[in-house]
Amino acid sequence: MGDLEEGGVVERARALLGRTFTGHGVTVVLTEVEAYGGVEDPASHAFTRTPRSEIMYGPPGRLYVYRSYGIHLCANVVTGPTELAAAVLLRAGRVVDGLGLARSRRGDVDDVRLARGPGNLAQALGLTIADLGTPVTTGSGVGLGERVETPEVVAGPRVGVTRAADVPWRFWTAGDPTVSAYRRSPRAPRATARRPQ
DNA sequence: AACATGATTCGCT
DNA sequence: GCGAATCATGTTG
Repeated sequence: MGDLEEGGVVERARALLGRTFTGHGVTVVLTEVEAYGGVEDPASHAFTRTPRSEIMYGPPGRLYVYRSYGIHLCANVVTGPTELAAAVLLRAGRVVDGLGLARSRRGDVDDVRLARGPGNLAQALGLTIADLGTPVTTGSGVGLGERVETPEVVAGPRVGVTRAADVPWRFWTAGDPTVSAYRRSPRAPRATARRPQ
């Protein structure tokens, strides 16, 4: 993948780690995100323009919520610029407020798993498709908060993507137990050979 | 109108 | 760690 405009998305993604995100009474500190480079990134939903991803072509700072595998919801923050349609997928967080509410939404799981994985995070935050398009800046009950930590950031390939499978645009807080496990897409081409000879 | 495919998750070996 | 479930969305006919 190139190293041009998408630098904005990558920086935005890294800067989200350690910030809080609140959804309907539950607040997490973000511990894992992924950058998606829009029309220039084959792994991005915005690579091919469809009704589902239309929101990504709009102004930055709004929420892109989509249904995954027909069941789960995943949440992104649109970063723009509008011609690029880039976004950051929120993959995991550590619940720091509304713990009881998060537990009731997620059922009987260990606390570190309350918001581990994008589907679980969306569920813990009580997100629905109705949150699609919500600006993450306004205090509407859903959105970003302050940066409360400055974590050590680790980068690696994105989870579950088949195209651009080796682009290291997944970012997470080093050593944090709330980060989801890495899983490469079975359909992705084999990783480039590690060992010379 | 039918088919293929996941930016996943949970349960079992 | 691995594999199947499950259905909305996108793609093809």
